[in-house]
Parts: sequence; C-alpha cells; structure tokens
Amino acid sequence: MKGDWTESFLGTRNLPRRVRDKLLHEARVVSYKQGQQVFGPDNIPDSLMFLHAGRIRVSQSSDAGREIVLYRVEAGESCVLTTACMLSEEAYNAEGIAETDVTAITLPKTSFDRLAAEEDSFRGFVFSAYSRRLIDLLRVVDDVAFGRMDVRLAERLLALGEGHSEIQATHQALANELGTAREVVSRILNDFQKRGLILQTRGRITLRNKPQLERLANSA
Amino acid sequence: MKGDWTESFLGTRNLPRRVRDKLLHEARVVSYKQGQQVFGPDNIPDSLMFLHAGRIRVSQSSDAGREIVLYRVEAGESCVLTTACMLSEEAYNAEGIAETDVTAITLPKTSFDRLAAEEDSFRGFVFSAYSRRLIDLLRVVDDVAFGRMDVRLAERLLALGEGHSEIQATHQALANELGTAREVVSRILNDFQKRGLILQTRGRITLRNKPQLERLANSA
DNA sequence: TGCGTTAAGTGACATTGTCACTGAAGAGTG
DNA sequence: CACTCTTCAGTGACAATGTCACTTAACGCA
Repeated sequence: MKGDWTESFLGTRNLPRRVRDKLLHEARVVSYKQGQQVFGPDNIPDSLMFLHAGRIRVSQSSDAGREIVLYRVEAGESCVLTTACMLSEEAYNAEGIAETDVTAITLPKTSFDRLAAEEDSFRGFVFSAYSRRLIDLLRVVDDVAFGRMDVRLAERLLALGEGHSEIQATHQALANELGTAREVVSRILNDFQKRGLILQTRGRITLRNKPQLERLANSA
Repeated sequence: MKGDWTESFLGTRNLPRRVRDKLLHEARVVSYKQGQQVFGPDNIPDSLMFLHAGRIRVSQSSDAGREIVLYRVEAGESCVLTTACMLSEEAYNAEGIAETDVTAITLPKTSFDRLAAEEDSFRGFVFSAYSRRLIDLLRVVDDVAFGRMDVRLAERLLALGEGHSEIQATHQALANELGTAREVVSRILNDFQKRGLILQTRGRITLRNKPQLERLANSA
C-alpha cells in the first residue's frame, strides 16, 4: 500500500529515492474530500504540505464576497502558501479548497528544516515551488490589472473546454474564477452567444467556435 | 572599508557573524545609480541579490504602457524575483528600478546552494524573503481585484506623506504606482481637493486633512 | 402538478479606463 | 523680459466594468 504512492509521489520532480524515503518516513498522510477546505484564514496549518493526488484550488476572497482564483496545486506540487504563512506569521485571506478528493503528505516544520539542510534536491524542489507560485501570481496581477474581461473569460472557457467542447459551470463559478461579478460574466457570455461563439443552457456552455475564441483570447 | 557594510548588512535579520562572513567572502558587490534598471525582461541576472543599501522598486508593465508597482525591496532584504526567474526559467515582465542609489551583493548560484545547505539561518532568511513577497503579491491582487481606486490612492498618499505632509509626485507617477491611468488619478485628486483633503500644485501634493484621508483609506 | 431552490436576465446607475484633445506651469534662452 | 519647449494637468465623450434591486426561467422533487 505504501509502495503504491511512494512510487508516484514527486516522481516527476526527479527526487531521488533516498530523499523520497526520508520524506515519507517523517510524513503523515492526510486526505480531504472534494469541496473541503484544506487551509484558510481560520485554519492555518502548522506543517508543510505536498500534494500526492488530486487538485487544490487556491483563491482569495474579498469582504464583499467576491472571489478570485490565484492558482491550482496539482499532484506532485507543494502548497507553498501555507509555508509562506507559517514562516512569515502574517495574516492572509487566501484559502485552499479541494477541487477533487485529495491525498497529501504533511511534514512537520522540524523535519522540513532538516530535509532542506540535508538534501539538495529537496531544497531545490521547494525553491522552485516558490518560484512557480510567484510567477503564477505575477500573471494574475497582470491579468487583473491590465486585461480585458472578455479576453480573460475566453481564455478560461478554452482552458475548461480543452479536449472537448462542453463545460459544466455556472456564471457565478466563472465569475469567481476571474474575480468579477456574475452579471459581468452573463453579459459577456450573452455577447459571445450572439456572435455564435458559444451556446448556453443552464449550468452548461458549449464551445461552438474555438478558433474564434482563441483569436479573441490572444488579442490581449 | 569592508567591516563598514559587513556590520550593517543583514544585521537586522539576525544572521550570525559567521554566516555573514561566509556570505561576504563569496559575494561580489554591485551598485546602481538612482533610476537605473537593476533587472528586467532583457536583463536577467544569473546570481542572487541581497540589497545592502538603497531601495528597489519592482513593477510590472502592460503592453499598452500602463504600469503597477508590485513591491519595494529595502536594505537588508533579498530580491527573490530574480531568483524565482532564474530557478523557473520562465519569462516574466517585471522589472526592478533603483529608486535611490543602490549597493547590493550578488552571490553565484553555486555559493547560494552551498550556503543554503550549510547554514540554517541563511536558509531561513531566504525562505522568509520568499514568503514576504508572496504575501505582498497577495495584497496587490486583493487591491487590484477588489479595491476602489479612491481608497487605494488615499492609502498611497498617506504612505508617501508619512512624517510630513508634502508629496512630490506627478499624477502619472501615482497612476504607475496603482496600475491605473493618469486621468483617473487626476479625477480623484480633483475630487479630494474639492473636499478639502489635499492641495495641489504642479508636481506636488499637500495633505490637508490626514484623519479624513485615513478614514477613507480604511473604509475599504 | 405545484413548490422551493438555484441559475440567469434586466435596467439603471456608479466607477473606472480610453481617447483625443486643450490649457497651464516651469525651464531655458536670447 | 518675451518666446519657445517640454512636461504636467484638465476636459468631455464614450466604452468597459462593477453594483444594486429586482424579475424570470430551469430544474429537482415531493
């Protein structure tokens, strides 16, 4: 049972077996059901988390109830925001929600420190996790500060419809992805529909003209 | 001459003398004049930078020429964005400008790795630098995605006028801080002036009613 | 079938962003 | 000083986005 996910865990990151074994030796396995909150303002973890399976959506929400997705943590990645918070002891109002059922391993801070000291590859893994998130956030800032909403929405639709053309998502959910209001999404989607780019029914969107949507998405 | 800045460098971060000495032994000193670009899309550094004196403004700019300040690096801090970029090999369009004359030390990647392995305090310093930036960026996202422009502008004015009440800044400069357009800043400042909160002359703003500005800034 | 719940539409209005200008203040020069 | 040049700021019209207070539509289910 253990060898099962030992095999796959962090496999893509090329951590040597020795490091993986060390890591697993000190770690605890945790799991969350889809929809559960993994961390949040009232739920600050005291250990470092590495995702084994599933996906976590990290988003930030405003006092007024609006919401924006910052990035997603996929299997094999580490969730550095919790780390960041632990280390800097500052408040933040981001939260992580399990988008699928999730299993992860957590590492107590002391173990984290020791591993980081002893193992170059582990340290590199953590640094590069930080870097990736930093870059993700730069992208979010760029989008929000300078991007047009129709363009961003087109991007999201294409991402969600990759491989197929049917998207299950309410306008509200899309608004929460982009950090805007439902009404804005409705307006833009209605415009898309009038232009023949999509087709809408309750809770579902069909992409009718991907090339055109791509042109729109790339006209940023 | 060396003892001079050895003393002050990273002093506030409580790095032990031994670590400082190691660090300084392998480092090169670099300096920039006020206004010079320290790093940017066409100018990606290949080593890690730690700021000794001065201040660096890190901002991101859009294709359309708009600009937003992400954060500032102060003396004693490290500029992790360059690190992030180095490590993740991804493109980003942020740049760092020396806001004052700047001296910094740079550490080749190999030295960085070794120090991070050998010295807990150095590693902690770097991790916490990352964390702080991550949190800074969360704040920026929050502001841009959910904040009102008048509130954000009031905040900036108060920050710039801390300790005194005279601010030297053009509307364009303030717009670049906040990631908006000059016209928007002009509008809001004119409104502030009508309400008696400030007084404007060319290139200069006088804060006339800080308490009221604070109330506005905190009404986010 | 009717009911309750959730999703989406609507119109009016406020805020912010964009554009194409005009006007005003200071710097330098003869 | 008067004259230019440059930079800074003001303006009005319009577009895009955000907010509010609703209404209408679709679905799930008793």
